[in-house]
Amino acid sequence: MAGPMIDDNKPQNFLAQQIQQDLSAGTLNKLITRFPPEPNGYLHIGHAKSICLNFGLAEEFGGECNLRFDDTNPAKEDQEYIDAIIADVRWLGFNWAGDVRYASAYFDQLYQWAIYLIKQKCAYVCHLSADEAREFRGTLKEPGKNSPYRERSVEENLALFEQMRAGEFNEGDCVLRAKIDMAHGNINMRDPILYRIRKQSHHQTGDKWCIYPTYDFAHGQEDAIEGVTHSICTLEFSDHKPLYDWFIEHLPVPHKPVQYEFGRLNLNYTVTSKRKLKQLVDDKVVDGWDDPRMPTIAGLRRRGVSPAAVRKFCQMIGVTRSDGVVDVAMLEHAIRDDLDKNAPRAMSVLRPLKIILLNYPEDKTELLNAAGHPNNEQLPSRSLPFSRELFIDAEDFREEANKKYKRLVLGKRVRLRNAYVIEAVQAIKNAAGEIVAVEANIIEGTLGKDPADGVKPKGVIHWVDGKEHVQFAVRLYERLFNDPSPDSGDKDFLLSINPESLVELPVCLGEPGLAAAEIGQAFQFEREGYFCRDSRADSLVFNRTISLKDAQAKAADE
RNA sequence: UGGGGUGUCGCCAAGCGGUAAGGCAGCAGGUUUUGAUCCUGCCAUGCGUUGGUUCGAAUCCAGCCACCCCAGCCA
Repeated sequence: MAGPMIDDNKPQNFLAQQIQQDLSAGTLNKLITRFPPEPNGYLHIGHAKSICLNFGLAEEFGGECNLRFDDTNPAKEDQEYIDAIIADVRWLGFNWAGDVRYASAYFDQLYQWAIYLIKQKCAYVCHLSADEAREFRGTLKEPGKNSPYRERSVEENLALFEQMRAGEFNEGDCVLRAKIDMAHGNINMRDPILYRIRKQSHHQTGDKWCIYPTYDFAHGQEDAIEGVTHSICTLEFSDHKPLYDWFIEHLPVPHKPVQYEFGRLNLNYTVTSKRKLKQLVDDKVVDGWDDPRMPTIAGLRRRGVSPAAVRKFCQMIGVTRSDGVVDVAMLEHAIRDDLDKNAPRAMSVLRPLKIILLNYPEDKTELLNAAGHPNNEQLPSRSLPFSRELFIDAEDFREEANKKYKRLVLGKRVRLRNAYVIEAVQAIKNAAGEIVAVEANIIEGTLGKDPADGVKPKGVIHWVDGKEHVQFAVRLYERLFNDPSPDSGDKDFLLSINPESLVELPVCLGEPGLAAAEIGQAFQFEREGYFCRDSRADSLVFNRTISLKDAQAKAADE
């Protein structure tokens, strides 16, 4: 499938405008962007915004987008995350230019550039401890002080840096710093650290290095090496831009990229901080990184959300420099909109209640035809067995009810979807007084027609044949948090977990065709919601992706 | 007088000096063998605030207010 097409000829956002302008001005020949995750966790919906932005811009303007792992800190990274991230980006429907890139592939060049800065008297080896360095850095309002190691000779710095590289120091003994301005208003410019010692093997470079460049010393140079023209990141990196530019100016780089920032995605009722997502997994609040309640790409996928829905959502929310909180209802809308158009319909009874059709022959089974989709004839129609005993949902029957209740009531009529109109006669109860079955009669001649006597049924309910059906478990998922901003402040976000975010219904009955559902395949269980076959369970299990929009319906019917 | 950024409907967001797009949510109707979908209508004399410039300001200027980010050898 092709990637998302942007059909509007007008630029979508301020970055598209900037690029348009650069193209028209002739200062830009070919747009190159990049998506640069650190492989230290799973991608989530916030990353999807960045992915759609970077790859989308490249598509829109005939450019290219690289996938680059910003793997400068081996202590936090793992191959597991690299594999997952690659799969997620691919799943979202994007193709990167050439091979996957790694910052670690540029370690030699970065090292040479560090030496270059030392020779330019622009960098020095500093032996201040981390605590001392913090003190010397000053505060937000007070300037810092120069390090006592700041004025070392080029030769001494060169020798010391070589010793760092050769592993002759311990972690924390010293770092390489840029010599900029300890009184700068921007703290990032107060002699930032370029290299630190990490005696760790790296998932890509093994034990070749024991010094690793910091984000600041690496990122802009990575962009320069790859010919990235527009380096797009989130707002919190705005303060790093002067430093980004400082390196580009002071180093003999082959190309000068420009950094632009946009506001990261915040979603209400959702947490996206890596630390908190990890805690949910580690504390087993959820069933792994791909739990359908997680806002991770893997979670959305397992939940049954399509890549197109995620892209649609990202297009809906726009890209600006303001930081707001997007209503999760927008994501839900994008998900429903996509599923409504594409998911084949099926009937499934979640809480089975037996119906006995008194006036229907014991040994008869007829096959009724049902459309695959109400307004998409491309989807194949279904054949539904119908016989004397059926199941409906327990919530679709009441002995008595008010006028708003549009389902089966004693003495009243209801339409069985794709089948006959029936009229309830009597409720059969057990010793405890619980309804165990309902006796009813079908109204003859109501297949595809209204009752001849003019008494129309008030509503339509779904059903499943008593003999020919498949049985499976269903997991009903809802929002993981009850609090609209579980991520804010210093409250314990675990306290706002929705205890009903997962409800398992072990015995559900579905129409026969559901037995052939493929892993991950989506359906609309009519009147219930969108479901997809779970990708992990061995047995037949359906996850609810999202309920149907339910105006003033079921809850308000008392 | 640390530095940087943002303020347009409940939420997201167009707007780029010519008189407030659109989407989500909500409300009111219509169609419907899914209380779904679909369709129609309603929903900012107002653009953080106060002044100024202008024939004309959400758009330009100045002051003020609010909120966000920055003091990792994380990214």
